[in-house]
Amino acid sequence: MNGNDPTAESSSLLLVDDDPTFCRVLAQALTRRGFAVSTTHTSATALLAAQADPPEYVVLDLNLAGDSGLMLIPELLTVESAIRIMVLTGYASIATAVEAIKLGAVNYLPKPADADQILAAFTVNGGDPAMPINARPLSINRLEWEHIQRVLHDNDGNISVTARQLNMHRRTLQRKLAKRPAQF
Amino acid sequence: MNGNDPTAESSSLLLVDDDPTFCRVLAQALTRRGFAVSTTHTSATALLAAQADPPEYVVLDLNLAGDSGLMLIPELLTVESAIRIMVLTGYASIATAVEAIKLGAVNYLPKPADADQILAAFTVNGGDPAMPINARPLSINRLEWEHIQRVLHDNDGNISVTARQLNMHRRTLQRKLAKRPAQF
DNA sequence: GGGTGAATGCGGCAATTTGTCGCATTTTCA
DNA sequence: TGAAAATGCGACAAATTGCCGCATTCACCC
Repeated sequence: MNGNDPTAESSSLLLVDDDPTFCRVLAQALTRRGFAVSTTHTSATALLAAQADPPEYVVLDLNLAGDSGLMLIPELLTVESAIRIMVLTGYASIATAVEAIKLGAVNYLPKPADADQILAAFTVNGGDPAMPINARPLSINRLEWEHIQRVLHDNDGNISVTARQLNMHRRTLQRKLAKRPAQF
Repeated sequence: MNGNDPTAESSSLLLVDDDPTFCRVLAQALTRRGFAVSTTHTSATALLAAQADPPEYVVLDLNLAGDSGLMLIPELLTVESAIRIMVLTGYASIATAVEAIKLGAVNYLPKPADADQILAAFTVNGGDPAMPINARPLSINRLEWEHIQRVLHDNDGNISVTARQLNMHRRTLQRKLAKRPAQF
């Protein structure tokens, strides 16, 4: 359970990320912390890798917003229900976080997240009693982002319909979506 | 099976919220949609009410409750595991959303959310019997306005503090407030 | 296959909004 | 009463949004 223990056998960890650079950097960091890391860049190959040799942990990066990546979670768990899956995304929102957990992920982190944060998020136990509520309200931008994500999801990712429902210009929605991952 | 059908038996719904005003408004809206709504304002009374007569649904607002609010989820589920619990909060975060789902909530919504959104959030993912599903999402502007009003109220009308919390310029907040002579 | 309507991505430009600074009051509180 | 904070507001620059248009792409149906 602890990758830092040099006497322990390495825990196997499958890293799924379509960005080769980020993938390599993170893989290196995780390897240095004692994990046996393998990487894939697509959902399909990730599933194949898991079927061939089920890992203990999976770090699943959803670079592309949408549920296509999320659906990999139940598929992996079908292969081996003991896999502990961690979702990592640049397009983090409460709605997709809820989705991911319902589908069986053990945690969900917004990017950027470093290796230490990822490992820490693996060790949180369900039912942690001391969970301090963030005493600060969401910023206007954050709230807007959450709302957009939720409505967009309800409309199956249809930008035009979402813009109409939100009473905003389609062009504006496009721009907001494009700009978000860049913004912290 | 449909909350709009007056001949159908009403679904029971327990609303837990420490803000009497918000509680009353939401209770009314849910009643109008065909639910048998009861309300409590504390975790303790909520648990007692559930023990006395387990509802089908719970809407749990943890605006001020802190961690004890989240822990009400497993306590309710211990009483009756079939209760469908929905968490609603003005201080939403991904971390608490993840926690709430792990503890057994069926969904998690940031405030402001109207009755339609809350009901829609109950229906996702879980083979729930039909509910009124006309949910038209709030426009960005209305969402923003309600959020501002809530935070402003929490800060006793202090514009400077509110602007800082909302991560927006005080001048901008002033202008937004000035532009709504009559909300209602 | 061809036709049709909707959705998408994006450049450009005007209109609107927001960020920023400054300053004179007013309010709060010790 | 004195200091710190909050407020209201003008002015101007910076950023965002609304609103075109257009070329593809996609889904669906005849």
